Amino acid sequence: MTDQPNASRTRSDRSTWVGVDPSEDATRPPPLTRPRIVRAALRLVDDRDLAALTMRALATELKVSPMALYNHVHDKEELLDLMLDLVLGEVDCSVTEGDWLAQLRALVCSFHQALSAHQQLAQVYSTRIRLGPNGLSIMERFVGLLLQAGFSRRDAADALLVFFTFTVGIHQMGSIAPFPGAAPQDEAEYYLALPREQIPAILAVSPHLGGAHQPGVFEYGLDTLLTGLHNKLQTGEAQREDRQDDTS
Amino acid sequence: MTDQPNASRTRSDRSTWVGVDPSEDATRPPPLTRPRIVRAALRLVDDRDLAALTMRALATELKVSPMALYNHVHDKEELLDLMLDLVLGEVDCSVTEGDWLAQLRALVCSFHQALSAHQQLAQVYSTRIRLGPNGLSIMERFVGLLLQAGFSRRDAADALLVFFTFTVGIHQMGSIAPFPGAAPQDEAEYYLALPREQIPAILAVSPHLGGAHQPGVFEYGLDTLLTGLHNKLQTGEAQREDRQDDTS
DNA sequence: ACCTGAACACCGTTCAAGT
DNA sequence: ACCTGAACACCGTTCAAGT
Repeated sequence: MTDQPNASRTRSDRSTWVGVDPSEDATRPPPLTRPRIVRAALRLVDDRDLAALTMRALATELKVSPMALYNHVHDKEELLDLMLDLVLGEVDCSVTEGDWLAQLRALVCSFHQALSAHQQLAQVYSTRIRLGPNGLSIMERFVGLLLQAGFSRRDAADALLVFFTFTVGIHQMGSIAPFPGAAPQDEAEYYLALPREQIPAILAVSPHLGGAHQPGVFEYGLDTLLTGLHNKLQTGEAQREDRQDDTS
Repeated sequence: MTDQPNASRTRSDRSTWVGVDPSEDATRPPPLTRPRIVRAALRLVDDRDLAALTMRALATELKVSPMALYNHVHDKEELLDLMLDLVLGEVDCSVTEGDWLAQLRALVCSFHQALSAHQQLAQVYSTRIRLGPNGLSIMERFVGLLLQAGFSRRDAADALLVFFTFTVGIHQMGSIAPFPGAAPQDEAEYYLALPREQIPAILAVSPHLGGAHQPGVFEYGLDTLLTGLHNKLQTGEAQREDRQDDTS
């Protein structure tokens, strides 16, 4: 279910040709193309780790010399950009049911789900952002909804960054438990430098601190943000227009 | 102003001793200690880059062999943990003026400012989180405020993750402009794969898209989240208690 | 106990050479 | 045009040796 729409195309291509040209059984290497490289990289990250994505490892996965990749991809950076945009292609930007709040929620949820299907990839955003065509489409949809709802251009821009930042952040924090309860014992002296009496609130809450991937966390934050936006619009606070940053 | 409280201690120590022991002029190496390593590492990241923080580079900065560091620090990971906790020591957890909303805002703002003083470091959170004593104190304060305000334990835990995720995310996105307007020209074909007619909203908003570090962005998001929390509490939606995740 | 030099197993990427 | 092998300039970290 997490596969790309055409992830199985090369596979079916091969099966179509099976038996037609018996001179090369299953050892014929499929041609090395940009999409094939990107899909293999994505599979590698999903199956293993973001750290496991190495130009060398990717090359051996594709049964090719490491340098062959550089004929189709300029950089490892560009490869990561392509991977991200491929994933963002799964986001549905065309929900038009309900009011602007419902549509906004649907859009952000779809973005969230696309990232959920490829957990590790969200970490790429932490270093830099490069928006490809699919990323731009999502952004256009988001901003368009806010402008149409009546937010000022300034507020729409800020809200975009806030929602984007939050959603991506949820995935980056995901593999992490902020509470050291499950921490390895030998580091206990470090994490439990504070005596238990000093962290009563944390201890009271600890059974609910399962990390940002826990089922309801994203929805809770999204709901809080949407409620806040709705409130701002109704109280007329959504009209800031120019940024006052030339006073510094 | 971004210095640690005792960042200049070693310096003043040396100036105190100048002339007292003339046998070793300015070439006497100060003893290699854990705090000295952590401060040097932080300085290196602030002055240059997170990528510039290399055990080897740090060692030469301290005029020492790379392996000498491993006598005081187990790992590069542990070094990063120590750096983060040092920075979090600057967060003020003792503001008690105003209602819970004002106190919560003050706490998160202080956290935000501590991270702002060391921009690059926030990226460390993207891979994993290890909370040291200072991190735990902030967390305790945050959760305590919410519980006292009347939120359920479940909601307090989720809100913690949401605010944490958002604030850290703002810094990770910081150096990045999601709008490709300032992108290098030779990659234009990639970023402008969509014709201008298809992204009217983005273009309308583009002068306000300066990246997440822009002055008002964090405040806008924080305000939106706080408004949302306030609303939830008033409408009695802050009472979810158990997590329904065993139905999956 | 603390520091060092040499070495290991990795990286991304360049370059000259092959076809 | 596309692929390859060898090589370069790096990493974090281990290990045996020094003091």
